[in-house]
Amino acid sequence: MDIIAELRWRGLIQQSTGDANLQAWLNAGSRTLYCGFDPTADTLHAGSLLPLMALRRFQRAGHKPIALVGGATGMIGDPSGKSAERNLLSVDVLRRNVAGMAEQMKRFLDFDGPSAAVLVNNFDWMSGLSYLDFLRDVGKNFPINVMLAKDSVKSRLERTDSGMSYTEFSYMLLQAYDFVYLNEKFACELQIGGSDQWGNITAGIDLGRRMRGVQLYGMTCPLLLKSDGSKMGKTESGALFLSAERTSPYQFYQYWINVDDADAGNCLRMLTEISREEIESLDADRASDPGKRDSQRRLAEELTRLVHGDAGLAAARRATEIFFGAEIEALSDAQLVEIFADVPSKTLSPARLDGNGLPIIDALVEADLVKSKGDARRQIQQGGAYVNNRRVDAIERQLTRADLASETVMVLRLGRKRYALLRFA
RNA sequence: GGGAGGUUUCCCGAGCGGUCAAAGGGGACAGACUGUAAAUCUGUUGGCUAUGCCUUCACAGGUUCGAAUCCUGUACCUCCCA
Repeated sequence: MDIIAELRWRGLIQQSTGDANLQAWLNAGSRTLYCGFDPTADTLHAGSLLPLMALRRFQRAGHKPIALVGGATGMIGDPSGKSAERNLLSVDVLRRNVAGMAEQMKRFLDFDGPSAAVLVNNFDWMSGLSYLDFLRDVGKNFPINVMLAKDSVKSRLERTDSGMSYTEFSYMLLQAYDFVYLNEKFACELQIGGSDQWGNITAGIDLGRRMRGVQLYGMTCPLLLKSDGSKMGKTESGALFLSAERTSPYQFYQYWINVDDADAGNCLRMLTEISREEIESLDADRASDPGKRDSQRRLAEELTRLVHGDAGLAAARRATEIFFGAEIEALSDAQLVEIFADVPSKTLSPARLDGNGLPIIDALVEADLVKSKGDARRQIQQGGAYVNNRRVDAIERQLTRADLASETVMVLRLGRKRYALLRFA
């Protein structure tokens, strides 16, 4: 399989060194490549998906991927694409982040077999390096004028409102050294990354030539942007994470189901391994009958299965059916709690359902779906409140045991998709 | 140091001494439409024990029957002259 041709039709190549050479070189045998990931959180996020999938594609094409987590570089902070100096992360936080991310990478790469992937942490070789040795062996090979010409540095120096510390300025030396180290240790010859990594990658290539006289290669992927220019993978509440604790399988699935028509094709190409034939057929379907949203459904399925497994996908689908389905009744507590795992819940005394029952207005306030009783009143009057997916038609409505969807749980909903559970136990 | 102006409800911004919980816009929320979309249209957007009551217009005082609106002081911001 010609990996470059594959990457090209998927639109995954932004820039690469020695285009013609690279293709022949990759097709000539099994090569080792690496991609670095910043340990800025204890989990990977949607933005990491694209380079991670790229590593996976290379692996499937018979090459050996190295996933590097930047335990050392994360202590410094990559200035690329940042408009201001970053806050330093503490060592403890970094250690936890590195461990969390490493665990998730196992889902994407195969660590056994002839093209077994390797997971490394640059803290392992950076931490022992002495400052003097580093300056003599590495720093000597970096002409300041070249460093100043890098976009990541230039743009920051041009800004009058924020400068750049020596620490961040030095960042590219560290990443460059990573490349050379991996070359020495694992015969790694190619580095890939997001387009903002171009400067760091070429710095590594230069260093390899100067220090060891080796020919290294680099390639960058475009950033995955939405048609309106904003970044893919951002939600109202922050980033879309790959850990089920931070972003549940249901939320993850929903994000991709809701992708704009205009962005669906790009996502399918860049993030999934769906074949060219199928993607082109989905493109055609989307153009002729956008309402079916087959592309989004396929995208969500594919990515949810990859990130959360078959069980995660099944849970996400089950929750989707209920959330966007008909009335909720005759379910068990266990079923409801599992399906609504994401939804905030509140436990109240069962006694509140006795007598006249619990006024719907109070129930909405208790569930934190509204911020005041006045707000609750307005929502009900406008037809925006639901109990067990059945619209509440009167503000005087009293909830009793008859309104329980299962033994002890009641499902409240506000608007199209804001849910909350009330448990009476 | 001298002078001018500003500080309004989530944001911007209007606001005659009474009819101001405060125009208008944005945002947000809900409804209709729809594809769990976009666009559009409609409604809502301080709280409550609710035909009324309470708390809000930088902060503290004062004038007045009555103040977001007038006066005094304090804080912060902007601008002009040194």
